[in-house]
Amino acid sequence: MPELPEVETVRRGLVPRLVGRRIVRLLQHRRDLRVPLPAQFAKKVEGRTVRAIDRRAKYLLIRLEGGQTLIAHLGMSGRMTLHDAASAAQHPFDRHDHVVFETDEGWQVRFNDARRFGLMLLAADDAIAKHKLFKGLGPEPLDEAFDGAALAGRLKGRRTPIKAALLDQKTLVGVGNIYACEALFLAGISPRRSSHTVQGERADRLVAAIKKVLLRSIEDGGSTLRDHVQPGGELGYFQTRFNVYDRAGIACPTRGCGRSVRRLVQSGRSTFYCAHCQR
DNA sequence: ACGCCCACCTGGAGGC
DNA sequence: TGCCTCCAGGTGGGCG
Repeated sequence: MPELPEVETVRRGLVPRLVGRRIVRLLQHRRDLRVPLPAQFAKKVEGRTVRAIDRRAKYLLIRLEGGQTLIAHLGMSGRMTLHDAASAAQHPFDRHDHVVFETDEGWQVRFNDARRFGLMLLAADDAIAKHKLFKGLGPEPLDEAFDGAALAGRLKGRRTPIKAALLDQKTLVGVGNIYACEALFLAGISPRRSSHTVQGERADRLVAAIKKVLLRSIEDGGSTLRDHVQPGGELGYFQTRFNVYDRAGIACPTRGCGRSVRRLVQSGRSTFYCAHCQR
């Protein structure tokens, strides 16, 4: 589920229910996530008020009063669901609702993660920048400063296929398997192209495509937040129309192309692309 | 240093 | 129905 747009949508969905609210109770149904929950986790969080919720890469940063930040990552299968008191009463806990926050307004935020590749931990605010998880992360793709030249500089000298470089969070953050495929399609660049050849105008096109697919998906996520409170209160889940992702064998959407989308495996992940439109 | 492979874990889909 | 295999939107450790 979660690449940058989904994490950003979760963030925006949590803000109105958490920021300025006090967490009165924290339940831990399972502690063995990818990284085990911190010792004394509940004790350290209960009674704290949430100051703000930020995002860095695919991490949520829940800023607590008192100088601590709760770092959350959704992994592959992590979700957040929101329930008011009535909804919570109607929806018994799922077996993968590992962590539950309850606020002073009576709302619940449930962190559900079937595969347990996600994590939650605490760090002092001033330790975040130096934190192991954040060391070496590349630039945020939606920052103004991230342009074709910035990407080209990070690809210089690299022999790995461009698709693999986009998935590498040291190149840039937030792009995962879906948006890597979609951005390369929009830019007309083959996923197999050697990274160091993505320079100049080609890098400009790729950055424009990355920003476009991410922004469009954030917009789609925003409309799910406004339009329907989904049964079960799930945040950040929305189906965008993909051009190529998971569409192997289906016609390439480019007008007049007529070829079908192909699937190949690169560093263990599925890539979807049009061999005719992407060079 | 770099690039690739695998493991981590559970569940859903499809084949037989 | 059941059992098997494959696949899944992320990350980091270990290898050559």
